[in-house]
Amino acid sequence: MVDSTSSPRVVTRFAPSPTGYLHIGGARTALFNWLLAKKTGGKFILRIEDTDLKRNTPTATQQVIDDLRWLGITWDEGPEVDGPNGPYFQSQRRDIYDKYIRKLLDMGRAYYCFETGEELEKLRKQAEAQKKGFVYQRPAVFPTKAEAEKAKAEGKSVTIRFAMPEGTIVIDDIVRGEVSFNTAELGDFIIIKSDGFPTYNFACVIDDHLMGITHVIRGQEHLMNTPGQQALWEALGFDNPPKYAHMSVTISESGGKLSKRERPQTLRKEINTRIANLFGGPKLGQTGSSGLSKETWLESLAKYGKISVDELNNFLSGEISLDVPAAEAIAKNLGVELPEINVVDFFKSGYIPEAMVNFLALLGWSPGDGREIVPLDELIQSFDITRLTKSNSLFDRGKLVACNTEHIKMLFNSSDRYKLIEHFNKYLLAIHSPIPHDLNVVKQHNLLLRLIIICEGARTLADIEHKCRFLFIPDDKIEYDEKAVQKVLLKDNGLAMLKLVREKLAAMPELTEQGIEDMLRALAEEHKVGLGKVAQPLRVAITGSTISPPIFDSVQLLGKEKTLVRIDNTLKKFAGK
RNA sequence: GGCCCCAUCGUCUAGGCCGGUCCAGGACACCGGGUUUUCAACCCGGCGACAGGGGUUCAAAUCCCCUUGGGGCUACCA
Repeated sequence: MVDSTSSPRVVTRFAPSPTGYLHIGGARTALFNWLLAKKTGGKFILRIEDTDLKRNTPTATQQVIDDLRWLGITWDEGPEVDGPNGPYFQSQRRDIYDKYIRKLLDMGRAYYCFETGEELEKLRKQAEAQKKGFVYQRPAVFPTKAEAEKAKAEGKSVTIRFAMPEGTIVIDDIVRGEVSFNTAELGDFIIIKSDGFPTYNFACVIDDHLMGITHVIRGQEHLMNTPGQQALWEALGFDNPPKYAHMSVTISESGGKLSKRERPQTLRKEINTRIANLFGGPKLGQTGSSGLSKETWLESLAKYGKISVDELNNFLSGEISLDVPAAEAIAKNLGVELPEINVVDFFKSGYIPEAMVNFLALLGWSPGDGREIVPLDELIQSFDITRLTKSNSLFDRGKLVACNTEHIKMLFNSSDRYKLIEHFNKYLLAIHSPIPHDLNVVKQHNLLLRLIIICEGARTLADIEHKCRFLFIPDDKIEYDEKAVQKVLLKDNGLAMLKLVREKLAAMPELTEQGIEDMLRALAEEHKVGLGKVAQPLRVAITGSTISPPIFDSVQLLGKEKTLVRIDNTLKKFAGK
């Protein structure tokens, strides 16, 4: 437990590298750091670690910012929020790093290296062949500055390494206790790359020191970086090392660490399976059962993804990965569900941020008193860094769904009900739903509220959308579910009953839920059947499926005219079948 | 391969640091039943775990060691 009265103010940070959308694991890391700051009345800084030019993408920072804000994780300092510790982009802090590099060089705690990446790779391979761990051999004499400048002028690769001290380094970790490392097995690591940018392990130490970070909560994948960083901390004479807490990692349902690669991997697997099923093998030019040749099929897929057939083939053989929009476009056209990995994926699947945050917090942490559905303010209240779990946890989507169901219910019943409407509206906008969405229009605001009400018990916003979209598509665009037609319309005189319902409905001057209910119940009574026998054919007629909000609301919302048109269409379409 | 971490129901976890109150509690999932105009929601009931082996001790899920299993790292990525 962090004592906020006697210790200096807590400062935590989240330091993503801008390589794309915010990953769900990153969101969890951000959340825990944020919770600690909030709980202790401390400060939370957002810092962008953009020191890898090759991996940065121009839109990533904005994406990460949007995702954090959607989750409700706000920062006291960082991009768009100025403060005393800026700049918050590492690429803008290079003069700062230079200063410390010179210091290390002067002290003889860092030295120039001239090996190229390929040469190092070769050494690594050799070590592997001998079944040994690769450790960089420190030269007996460090190259001079003049030599480095000469090498650079000649276009050679010049990097700078930190000279690790000899001996054992002990990390006192909040979640793992004392962990010790033998520095001889770690070796000297690169702190300045040949492009002049600092590496993560270096920039991170300087910035954490300068920004006064007191606690670093991060994934276990960083545990092996810690001795190096701690050694750097000491070498530079910084006297304010942060406390580290290395959390358990989130494991995906398919095994390893939850990774962005899972989405394209799922797509690859799915396409390859389909190729095997459709064309019987990976041979080209065969003709599948659909009469389509494999080549044309692949061509059409490539077109969906706006990529070349060659690219697609290379992707399928595992040689290259696919960028997100391409993978998503192809998956969509194929009807393949890609696993949600990024925060935005969950948004688009209809999860609400309140549920995401709750679920994430319970992955590797628990309040300890058995509470499972915990609103954000209570999460902050109960947060205790010492209760972080040691063992890895599996990302269970089923539990997320349950959590989402509860939070939708809870938000709906709270005084913040408008938030739920806002979430729903934002969701509709994002997925281009035919359901009208513009909260500035009072009528639409009320409509969305009504839809939420009649879908009580919905698990996700997507559930509500699926159930209600039939109301807003053209009457002639209803897609009939084959099973529903068979079971409800063509059996047990479903169509005959539908005809009777049509007559009664047509005779009603005005459609109210109560009126519709009375009418349907009377009809069921009259024919000595359950309400289902009357309601289901009607449901299939107006929605095309057996799933919809309560039938009385559904009809009332659709309106008399459209209901009658859809019944007539249905009657006509399936007459005599 | 090397280094490091972890190990309670299918899953997330409580308990473990301070050994007896734990023949291990909750939640999700699953199964059975109920409610019901569909789906969902809801109600009731059930199944279900201390990885294995050695110690220490009057006593071990709890402490120690080994084995096994899982995970992480092993980059001029973060």
